[in-house]
Amino acid sequence: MSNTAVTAVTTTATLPLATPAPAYPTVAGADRRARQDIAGTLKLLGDVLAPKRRLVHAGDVLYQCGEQFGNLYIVNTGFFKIVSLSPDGREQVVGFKFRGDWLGFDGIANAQYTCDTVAMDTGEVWSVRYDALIRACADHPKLLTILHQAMSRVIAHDSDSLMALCTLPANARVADFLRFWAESLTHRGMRADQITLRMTRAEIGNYLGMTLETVSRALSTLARDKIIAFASKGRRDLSIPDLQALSAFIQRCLVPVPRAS
Amino acid sequence: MSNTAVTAVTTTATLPLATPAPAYPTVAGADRRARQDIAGTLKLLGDVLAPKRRLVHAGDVLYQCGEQFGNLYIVNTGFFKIVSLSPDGREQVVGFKFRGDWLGFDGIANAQYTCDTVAMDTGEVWSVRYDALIRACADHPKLLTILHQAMSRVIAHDSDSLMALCTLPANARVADFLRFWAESLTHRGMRADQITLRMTRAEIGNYLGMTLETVSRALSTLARDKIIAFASKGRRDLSIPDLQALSAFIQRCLVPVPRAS
DNA sequence: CGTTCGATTGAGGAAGATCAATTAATGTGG
DNA sequence: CCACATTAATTGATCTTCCTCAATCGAACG
Repeated sequence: MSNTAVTAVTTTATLPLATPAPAYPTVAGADRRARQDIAGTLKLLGDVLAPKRRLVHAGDVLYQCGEQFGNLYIVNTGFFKIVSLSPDGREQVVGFKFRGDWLGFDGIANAQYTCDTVAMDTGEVWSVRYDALIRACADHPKLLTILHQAMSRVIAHDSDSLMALCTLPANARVADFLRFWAESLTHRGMRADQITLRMTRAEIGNYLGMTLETVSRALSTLARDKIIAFASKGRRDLSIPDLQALSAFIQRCLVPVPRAS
Repeated sequence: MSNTAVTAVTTTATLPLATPAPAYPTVAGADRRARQDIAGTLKLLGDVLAPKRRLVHAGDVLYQCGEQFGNLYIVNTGFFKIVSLSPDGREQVVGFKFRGDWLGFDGIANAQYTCDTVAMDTGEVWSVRYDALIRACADHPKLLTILHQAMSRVIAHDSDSLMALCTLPANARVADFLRFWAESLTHRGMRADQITLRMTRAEIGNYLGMTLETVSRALSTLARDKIIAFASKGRRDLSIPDLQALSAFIQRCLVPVPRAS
């Protein structure tokens, strides 16, 4: 029920992709986001730019707020959180990133990064000098297309986040977070029915604008309703048997009174 | 009190600008955002691309969600709201745009726009074909820099919005909205002490994740505290005598208990 | 095996939403 | 130009959601 755009329904991107996109199964709740060919993008980047590969471990800081901008990063493996800090000390998780995501766009505007980026797991990022990337784009127009699509995707997703934050109650926001997560995994060709939350309830809550207790309660509710199931040991691993059901749950949150006759 | 970044304090952008930025006065609460030379940007665009100039009136829809992407727009004059629509009918104002702002970035990723853009006033936008712009960038590297800075600025601002939404109470959020507004005007070389809200309380509330009643109450509180003042007739025109006081108000909202001895 | 950190769950309170009434501004037709 | 209709804004009273505070439990780790 909660899928596709309002007017047009063409889901095939018409802009050129690095390589032909493989035929993904059309998942329930699939949105307007296009399939990105991450492997192709990484290959092109690797061939053209010889990016510096950097291994990171949980807790490593890739770059910090205020640091001079120079590199963009592409996540090959691993998992990152982006944290924004206000002058008065407030902390805000503004994103979670993984395979195929770009890091550092925020730094271009003012020649310094405006966020901290922290690894939450062992992984590998590729770093490219921004100026080198731009030079390379002259010879490889596809690179520029990829870059712009990546930036555009961030901008479009930020709008979606704002919508979720402003229009969904807490339970639905957590559900929507999981839904987006699962969809992202699918788009990247990873398993989406079995996911491991690499972040704490506090981090999820911060990102979603609620307390950790509310996140916990929402997850408990979802588990009670059989929308999700926690794996045997630990509550960081969960399975989503049916994405449709997850979307339905979100919709149900929006109509508090089920219109009892 | 609420200014500059955490670590580094260099506010001068090191990336090349279209033309030398004029020396703006350092306003209280000035943030990490760089000065943009809007006049210079518009001149360059006009010279290089001969953009199509389009006159709009209040209510005109510049482009719609789902429409095929092709153009980027730059606001010359006037005022726009960006509205995102969810499949189930929720509506979310995701931004307000004016002179110097770019429109349509969200459309690049998937070759279709993901938002509606609606004029709220008479104005003029310049439209450029995205592919033509990219071609022109080959000869005019400055153009690409300007484009990337504009996209980056959107991304950085989205983070700031998320932070405000998640960490500030309603009153402070409204105050922060006004502060950002005034700052934007200053950066564009316009008067910031006397501003006209071109949108309704409902639109502000939607954008800030609260009801119109809460917006109204927040503005009343700000007026009672002499942080703002409504112009003689109508409650759409207001003046901000002291931006410092506005920032201080936001801070005060964050420390509910003034630590009485 | 105890310590620590993260997660869960419950009880009470507060910020903001909802509902409702009133007032102010804007527009319209006579 | 005025009466009337319409839309936006204000303000108050109540109600709901979610936050805060607190206790308990489970897992991981030294």
